[in-house]
Amino acid sequence: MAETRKSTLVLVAERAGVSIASVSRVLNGLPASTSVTERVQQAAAELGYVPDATARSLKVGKTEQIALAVADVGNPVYVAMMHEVSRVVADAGYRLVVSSTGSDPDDQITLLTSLNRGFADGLILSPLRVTEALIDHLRASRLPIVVIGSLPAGVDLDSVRADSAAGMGLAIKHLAKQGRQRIAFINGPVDTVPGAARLSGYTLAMAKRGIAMHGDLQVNADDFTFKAGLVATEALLDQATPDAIVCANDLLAVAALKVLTRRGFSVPNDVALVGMDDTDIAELTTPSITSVNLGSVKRARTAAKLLIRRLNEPDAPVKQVVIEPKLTIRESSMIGAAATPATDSRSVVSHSSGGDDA
Amino acid sequence: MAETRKSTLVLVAERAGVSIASVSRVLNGLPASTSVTERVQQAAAELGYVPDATARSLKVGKTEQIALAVADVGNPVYVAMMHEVSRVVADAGYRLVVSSTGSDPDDQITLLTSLNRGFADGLILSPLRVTEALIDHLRASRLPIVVIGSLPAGVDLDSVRADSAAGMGLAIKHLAKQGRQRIAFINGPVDTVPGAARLSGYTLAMAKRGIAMHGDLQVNADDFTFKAGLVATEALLDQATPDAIVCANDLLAVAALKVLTRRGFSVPNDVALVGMDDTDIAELTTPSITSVNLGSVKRARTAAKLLIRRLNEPDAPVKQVVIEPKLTIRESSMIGAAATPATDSRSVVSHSSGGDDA
DNA sequence: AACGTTCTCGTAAACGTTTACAAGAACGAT
DNA sequence: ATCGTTCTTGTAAACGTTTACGAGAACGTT
Repeated sequence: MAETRKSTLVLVAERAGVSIASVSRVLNGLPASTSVTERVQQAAAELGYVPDATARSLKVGKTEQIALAVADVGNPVYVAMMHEVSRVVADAGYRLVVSSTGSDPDDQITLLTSLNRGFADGLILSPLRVTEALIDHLRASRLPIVVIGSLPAGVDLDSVRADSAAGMGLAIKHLAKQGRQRIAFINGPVDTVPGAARLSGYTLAMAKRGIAMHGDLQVNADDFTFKAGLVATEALLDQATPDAIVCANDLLAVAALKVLTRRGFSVPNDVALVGMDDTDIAELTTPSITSVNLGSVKRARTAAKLLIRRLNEPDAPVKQVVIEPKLTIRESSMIGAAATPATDSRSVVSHSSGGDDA
Repeated sequence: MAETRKSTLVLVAERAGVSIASVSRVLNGLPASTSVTERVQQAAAELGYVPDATARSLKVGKTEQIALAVADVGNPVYVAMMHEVSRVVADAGYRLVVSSTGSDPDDQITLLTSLNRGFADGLILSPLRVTEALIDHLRASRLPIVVIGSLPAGVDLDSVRADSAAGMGLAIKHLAKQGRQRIAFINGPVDTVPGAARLSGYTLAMAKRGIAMHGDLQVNADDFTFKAGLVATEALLDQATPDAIVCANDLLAVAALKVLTRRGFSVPNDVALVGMDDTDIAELTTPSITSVNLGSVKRARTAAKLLIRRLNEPDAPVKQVVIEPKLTIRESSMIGAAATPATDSRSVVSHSSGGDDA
């Protein structure tokens, strides 16, 4: 069927006996006489003609590509987000190019300048740490950018972020209701955007419910990985005996679960466990892990849509969306449901509605 | 520092007082007088000039992009592979565009033809199912393709595949040594490439060790997901009482573990469990799961390198690499190490060496 | 001093499209 | 029949690079 040789507009034009302009028009659905249309379509089909993407890009100034910069592949939440972005973007006719920058802001700046080479029409960026320099570059960027995550006040970029403070609130409330008093917090690095947000959410929620906070009950993992979580949990349990643990991350929570069971604690009876992000791995474990759903896939979807909107109407007003968290309750915090729960029992507690889906 | 306005070669040329050819030469490191070099570099810096990627692509016929088509995002093994490909490819100066085709071969064919539009210089493809039509299109493709996975004999495309039969051998051998007699097998769909390979590996290995095979001991999950694994394991345990289970996949293994513990079986004492792919999730669980390492990241790396090699020397001989499996033994199959193992104990049993790293 | 070689650099063509413009064809209205 | 619209289609320029070619400058050799 299709030819293997590369064919161009002029080849098609010759074969159809028309000008290249006519070929282009027919192929782009612009008005043409039936005779020309037919001949062009046949010629194109016979030659297996496919238009050259780069030439088109050069002429029209659009690449039909969207770039996604994720800080930390390996974290399932980013994988889920990438997956969702990929879908939305593909539906809108764009290709997705992923640049896995490290957590280093400089990496992202490098990416930004190379972005201006015009290999993509827009960028979705989810920075782990945001510096002044990064903000400056974001502002100066020639092409549209949507940020997933919190931005300093006054930065007028399209963005969509989670409300981890409210999410923390949900978790603490859920645990407090069970009478848990010594609620520990395993965080990631506090110099990251999510780390900082979750810490302040924790202190706020604890204060609000009038629960005492001990320094002993807080540890910070070196990063948001499982391995770091193991170390952090060991440290926590060496210095305190919590009756509940909230983790900044599902990976950390899984690590905590592992250490807890290894040390002979019953989850949830001795200590209840709550993770964050509500990724797939939260339901793989035994017991499955209650997790704060920060709307990662919704954030991803919203971000992608926001970017596409801006590509279509560059002068649209800046939009900053906040996705409301939900709590997905699973076995790790359900009293009396230890190891023999009803299959796949999930109850969802909503924090507040009014989500904005761009 | 950098200007926000888009600047072209001619702008730089004007400012430097030279021709655009000279600018191009200086910026590409071709010989030029020091005077010209200096002026051009300064002008370029002042204007914040970054060359346009699409124009360059059009002229030189290279996009500096590599496409990766993964069948099943969501499966951690593909994520790991994508991660690795992304690294290698970035190191070689290419961008990575990911197209998550479904498991449908037609999707992949669509991708192939759109590939010929020239948005990428090459493709890495890991098909779940491979049809005649797909093969035809792969052959007809104008640009280099590397396949991750098995190909029908006689197809001379660069490829790298795992040896799941040998992998199965490792698993069965390991279990047989412990005196396990009723070794069950939870597979994914057998009409997929990995599904078929693993099934034949299982029957072969069982036969080789002279272990009886019962139809009752084999079930096929609807796909390679956790949810399907739950269902399949339930079905298996309803119809048989194995003393060991091998799963075609870590996700399936995690599901099996969940159902086993729910039903009160002790792993590994009552039944030993072995997964496949050796992904991160195998060590998250309690007990952690022994898994056949099919060299996913090595396969990914090799595939990427293979593709880059072919881009550099299009006429290099076709290379088909097989990655040898290893067995990563963890708690789920370590007799007497049930819930209180030494921290992070891992032992690795190699099948055979002689891996070819392209 | 004249010539050949090498270097440097500008002119212009090319990559494969899209699209503004204009020319001609077709058609209806007067 | 003539004129004015409208429709169709070809010519050519443009997008921003890279690069073949050739002209002149600079240099060394005899």
